[in-house]
Amino acid sequence: MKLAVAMSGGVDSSAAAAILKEQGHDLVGFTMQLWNQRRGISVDENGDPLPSRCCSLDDVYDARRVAEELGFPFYVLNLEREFERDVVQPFVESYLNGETPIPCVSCNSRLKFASLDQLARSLGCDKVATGHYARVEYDEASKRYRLFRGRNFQKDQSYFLWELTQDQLSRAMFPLGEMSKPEVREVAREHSLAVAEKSESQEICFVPDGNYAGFIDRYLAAEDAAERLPGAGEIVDASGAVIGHHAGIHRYTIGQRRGIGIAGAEPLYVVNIDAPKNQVVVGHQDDLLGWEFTAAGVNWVAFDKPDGPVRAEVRVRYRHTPALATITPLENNRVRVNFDEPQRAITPGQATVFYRGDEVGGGGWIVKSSGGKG
RNA sequence: GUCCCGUUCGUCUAGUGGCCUAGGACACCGCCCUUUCACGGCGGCGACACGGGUUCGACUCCCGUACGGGACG
Repeated sequence: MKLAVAMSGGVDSSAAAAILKEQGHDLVGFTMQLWNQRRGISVDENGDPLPSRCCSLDDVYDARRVAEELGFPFYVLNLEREFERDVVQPFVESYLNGETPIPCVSCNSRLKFASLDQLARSLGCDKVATGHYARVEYDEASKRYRLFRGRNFQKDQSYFLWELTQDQLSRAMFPLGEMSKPEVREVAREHSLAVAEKSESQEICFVPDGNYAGFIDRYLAAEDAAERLPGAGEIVDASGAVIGHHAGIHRYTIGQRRGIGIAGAEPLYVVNIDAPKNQVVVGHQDDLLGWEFTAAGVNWVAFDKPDGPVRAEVRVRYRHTPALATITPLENNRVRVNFDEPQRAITPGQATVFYRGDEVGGGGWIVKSSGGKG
């Protein structure tokens, strides 16, 4: 089979390529150029470009080198325009609205398995392979492509793939789905890949230093929209009493503890972010528990939209332990999720994924939550 | 402007002569964890208001100096 391999220059996608090569597939490697660091947005305090994960010259170099080592053609795809439109802008808007975005989901559904796949198609590739720890299989009985968690639950990345459609899943291949991280690294070593000992990626790829607030500052400035930057505001408690001040709501997410700067008998956590009032509401651990929330933009993976409520294990964040809940379909691709037991820090902007065992039933975007048992 | 009380890490405090090279919580910083943001785990920074005494020995006792509460002025 002729396959496109999305290569980040990291260990995982490199090992995935090695495995597919070993299986005898005809490969074409692609690295997506997603963000131009020379725009002066992803820079350090000296204005120098930060070392990045996805788009740095070093990583492109590594990916190219692996392709050479394994012996298959390699291309760099410039998807900066698409990435900014489909990932970066929504990311910034989300923060301005007091939400907490997770850009990796749409990077998969709108870049890797969309723009990249489109080009791969034009080059005659049958599928697109990535280094995700997840599994996909075609089920004859239901005539559907089913998505599963990676066999190794510790590294499972199915959470980031819930938005893939049946068509996209039909073109997806995850060679690492059955493997553990040590096994993957061992594969890289066996093939003497230069990236075998490379460290794990971290942070948002276009904000490599983790200072996403600084990124937003610079992005808005570069867009000539500095006036949209969230300004200083009040930190209030549940009663509305002002107990401190913050330097912009985009610096906070629900459930966050560090960075509030208020000393007390017990640690304080961000309980809510009120964008219209420019306020950060804080409280104690118990105040973070929520029984339910609404999700929008729901994508059902395991089956078509159900007629009535379904039971599933639901995640509200990556690495959140799935919790039993009842999911009730609503109008406009929305659902209501009611947990059996309250969950911590359900946060608008984050993704929710529904599991049935190790299978992904579907997912959506969290749009609002409430603490009451409604 | 007479007489009382109080003054410990950034914050809230433990401490009643040797167990204090001053303990804790929260905050802050760092590391780990992690293809989001967080949570979490581990570690770190950090104080006896000041000056004299008394004691073998003072954060702890005494005396003053500097700032905070009490119906003569």
